[in-house]
Amino acid sequence: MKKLILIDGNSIAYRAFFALPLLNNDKGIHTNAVYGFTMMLSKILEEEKPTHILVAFDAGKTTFRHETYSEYKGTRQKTPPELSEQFPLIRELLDAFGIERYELENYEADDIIGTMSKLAEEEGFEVTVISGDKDLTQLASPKTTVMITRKGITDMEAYTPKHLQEKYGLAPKQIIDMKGLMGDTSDNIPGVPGIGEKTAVKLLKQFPTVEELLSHIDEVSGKKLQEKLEAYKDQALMSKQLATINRNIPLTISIGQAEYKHADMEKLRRLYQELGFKSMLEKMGEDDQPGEKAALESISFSIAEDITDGLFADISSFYVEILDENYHTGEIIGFGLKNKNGLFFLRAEDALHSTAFKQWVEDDEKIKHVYDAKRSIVALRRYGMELRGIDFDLLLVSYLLNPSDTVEDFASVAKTHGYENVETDEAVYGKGAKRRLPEENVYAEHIARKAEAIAALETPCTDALKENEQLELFEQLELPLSLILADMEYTGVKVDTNRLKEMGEEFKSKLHEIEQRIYEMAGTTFNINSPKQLGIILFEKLGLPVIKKTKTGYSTSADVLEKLEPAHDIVKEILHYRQLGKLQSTYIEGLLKVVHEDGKVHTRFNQALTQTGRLSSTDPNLQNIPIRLEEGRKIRQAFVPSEEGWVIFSSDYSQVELRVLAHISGDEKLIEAFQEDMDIHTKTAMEVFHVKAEDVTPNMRRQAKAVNFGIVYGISDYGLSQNLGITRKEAGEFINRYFKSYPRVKEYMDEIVTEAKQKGYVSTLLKRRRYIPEITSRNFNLRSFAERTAMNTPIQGSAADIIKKAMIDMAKRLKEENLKARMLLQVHDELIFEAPEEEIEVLKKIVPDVMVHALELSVPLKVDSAYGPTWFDAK
DNA sequence: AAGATCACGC
DNA sequence: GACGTACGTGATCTTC
Repeated sequence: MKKLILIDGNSIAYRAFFALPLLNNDKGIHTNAVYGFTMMLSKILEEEKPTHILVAFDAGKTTFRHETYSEYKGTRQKTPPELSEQFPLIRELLDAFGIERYELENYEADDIIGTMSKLAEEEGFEVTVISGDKDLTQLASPKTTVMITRKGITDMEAYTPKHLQEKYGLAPKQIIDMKGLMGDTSDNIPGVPGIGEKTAVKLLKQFPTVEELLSHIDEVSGKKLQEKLEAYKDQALMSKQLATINRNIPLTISIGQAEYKHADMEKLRRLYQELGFKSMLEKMGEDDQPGEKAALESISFSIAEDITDGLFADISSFYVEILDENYHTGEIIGFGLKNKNGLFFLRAEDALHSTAFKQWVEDDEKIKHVYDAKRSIVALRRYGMELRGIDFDLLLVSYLLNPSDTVEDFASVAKTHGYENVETDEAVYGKGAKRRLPEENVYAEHIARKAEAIAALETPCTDALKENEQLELFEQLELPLSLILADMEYTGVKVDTNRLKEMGEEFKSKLHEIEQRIYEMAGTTFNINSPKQLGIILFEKLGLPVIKKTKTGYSTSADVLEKLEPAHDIVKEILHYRQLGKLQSTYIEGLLKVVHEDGKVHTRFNQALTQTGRLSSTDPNLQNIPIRLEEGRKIRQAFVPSEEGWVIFSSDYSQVELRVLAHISGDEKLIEAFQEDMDIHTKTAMEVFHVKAEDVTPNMRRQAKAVNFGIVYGISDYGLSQNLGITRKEAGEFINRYFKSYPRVKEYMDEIVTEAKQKGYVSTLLKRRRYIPEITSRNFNLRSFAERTAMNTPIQGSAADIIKKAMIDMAKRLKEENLKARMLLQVHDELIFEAPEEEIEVLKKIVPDVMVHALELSVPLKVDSAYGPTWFDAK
């Protein structure tokens, strides 16, 4: 399919200029219009993948339209010099991109685009027109889509004939009739005075064109309107003529000349450098051809027909492919293997039945370099093999080098390290409903490429770790943790499904009762789960005051409903309905759905996702099981030991983040508070409100707690104000008083922001990094967010380091002490075990002991433990 | 299929 | 010249 993109150069340059702040490069040249143009181009090339592209510009000051009407565009302000000076740069940019540009004396860009699109349509092209000027929509047709910028530069609305019909009830051609009637102040087209968009559209629905309308003025309703039309007949016709794009101008360029030749990368790089477009330079590192993917270099690999000892070696890169996201159930597709003997693909059915393979897999002397150790270990264990000897994990290493690099798939991870010779999983297997296994030779090659990539990246990534002083973090923390997490996941947590079902029945009948009461109070039935429908009932039918709006309508969130509680009895019922509905759908039904045949849930801890170093948990998420409200907390009764006579044992850190803060800030008062094991919220209340311990009211403590909470999670004054239901100003004052109370904390906050600006990243106690590029942003909100991130990440991340270290020590200790107890879960500051009852006394000693001594800080760590027959009882 | 809204945990 | 406010997972509804 041939595809032509036609861009209205002047219009886009104007849009970009006014949409963006007046950016400067280091030489003081204004670059905002060029930057906007660049963003628009790279987005459009990527999304539309055109075969042909042309940017049209207006030429000179006067056009044929001025012959008709000398005041055409007469009210236009002169182009600001800050913009004019950027046009040569835009031309340079287009040349570097390999994009044809064109202008023609006496005509406007519109006419070039109109004529070009007509010719292209005749030659069977699909055409996309891009402009900031709605006039261009008159060119829309089944073959031509007109994209008009909505706000900014890259947000565009696509106008098709159908879309125009829906929006105005007009055909594309009638846009010019509309203009003829209503005029256009920006182009100084007069139209008919007193007729605006609404009247114009109404009239054109009755008579399709201006001409038709003018010959039937007597049939128009309204005497005044008739008079106006009569009086400005000629002006209407002339206006229409002015608004009409000339689609037959004498072009001196052919469509063939507009073929997209792809960018001259060197030229583009130099230009970006000159203009100071850092983000664009970064992006260029990622893909060589904007909008076009280069084909992969060919590789040579073989499918191992016989799995013999001869395939294996002492050091290999090894990739285990499982198509399903969930490796607890997904089938292994095959293996990629790269070593001194060559590059191989091993079929799953061959390898998994081979003793040579099993021996190699289980031999911890045979070094393996892998991607996602935990996934590989768990999957192989299900086939009766213990994967040993891993000393490099590309996924984990990439995550440590930069946690924002591992959000996507293998290919993107490889790419961030400069290795591009591997397809994305999506390209090979498809996504969503279309995800399936292609022919063997296709996936065999893909899997082999992954093994090759691991081999290619092992040395440079390890070097980078050393460079960052993170090798120890990887070797002593994340990699060993990965093996422990594999055990925890594989072990799973026993679920009492009968208890869950019982609770489900209870919730079901309660929900039904509440539902009936709500319908009765509302006077109608509706979907209570639909915020839209609920909004209509509450705010329109019952006339409750609107407190907050969302993008799409009324907000019905809990904090809004809580404010409405006194206004109507229905609100209380709705809140309760929401609460129970959540428990029912997420925790009862959701949990039952993911219970395996062994009666257990096997979560997956994502170890390479969060930007702070915390773990996350999916399928099911066992890190957000209810606890706050009694009704929900009962869900925990369904989590039980997997063996008769065992119990659930749980230990959690007390205020670990604030202790970390005391340690890294060195604030005397905070350190003292923890050394004396004071209630930290009460202490904060005493400091902030300048009162004695006995004079701290529950409300003061609550507010102090919210401030502590805010410090730990890096929320803004806005966030705190929402939390406490106070104004932003008041929240800001609280924060200031907090900083006055703990002056070293304030100093730490200032220093860490400065450090982040200097280095571009912040670090945790164990040298985990988080890069924060937005810290230098000129955008206030982005920068503020970045600053809070800089302040918060070392706190939360160090706390994550501590519990991870504790888990490693704990696993070792359990082994040393020959205990049967098993670690099951980690919930950020809490470790959960199952153990024989007779081990409880030992655990009560050693678990807190290990956790408290995971890392030595200048304040003591504190751990609380509990146990019982279910997770609920371990409180 | 993707986005928005809401709610749960830390 | 608007931005959008701790993070993460998941359910449901709605729109494309």
